[in-house]
Amino acid sequence: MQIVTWNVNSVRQRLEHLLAYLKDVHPDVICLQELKCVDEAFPRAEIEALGYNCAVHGQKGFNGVAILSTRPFDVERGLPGDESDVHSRYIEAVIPDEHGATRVGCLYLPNGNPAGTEKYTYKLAWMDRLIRHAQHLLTYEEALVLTGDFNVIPEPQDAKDPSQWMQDALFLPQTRQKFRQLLNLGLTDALRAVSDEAGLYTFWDYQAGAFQRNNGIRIDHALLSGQAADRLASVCIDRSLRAAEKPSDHVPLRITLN
DNA sequence: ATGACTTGCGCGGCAAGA
Repeated sequence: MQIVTWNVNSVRQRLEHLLAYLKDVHPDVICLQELKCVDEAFPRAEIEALGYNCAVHGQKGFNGVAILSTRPFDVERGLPGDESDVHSRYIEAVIPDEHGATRVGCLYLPNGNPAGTEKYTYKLAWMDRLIRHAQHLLTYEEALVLTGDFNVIPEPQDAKDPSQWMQDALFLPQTRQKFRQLLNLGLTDALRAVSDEAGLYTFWDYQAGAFQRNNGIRIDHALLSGQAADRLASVCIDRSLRAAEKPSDHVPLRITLN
């Protein structure tokens, strides 16, 4: 079973790339972030024509997440814990498979910049809610994959130039501490389960030739419960997509579970 | 030292991203 996460930075701008990816790779499940459109504007027909079921949690202008799956599934929209939060940043699916089911949480964690503002407060509060929700989901003792754009650089080796990120909401000690809290619930960072290499990134800024200089960061992640980690066969960053015409600034992260 | 892209909204430059 292949499960992908990809921040597409506007699903309508990236539709041709997305359709080509679905045709080429044909993942069982793909989690999308930064749709930047409302549900009604999501290109559902084109995606369904390739054999995918779509669950969309959109928002006008920014944010927006979706889960696409070849198999039909049950879905929940929104991250529990704050009724007043109107950002569309979380959607969750239970996908039946040969092991019973795999639960997939697709998330777009707030950026949080600039630090020292209400934006950073919101990020930390959102991370606390994610920790609480993960804690709850882990009590089910089933295969769980929490995947998406975490906007967290976990360790110095996850950035080409860590010194450039010291004051950034993606790399501040409090941000990394909360990410470790999440891992310490018993989740496995899929990429780090298969490789300790430096230089493995999922995002490169559009500016100043960042991709050409491999000036990237690893901020898109897949975190696995024990039941999912036991089935982990491989992890791949599809970095060639960053070299396409009009690319997203993120590339897909793809895991395979037996 | 600074600015450097891209997108949505909507038609003029911002906000937001990371």
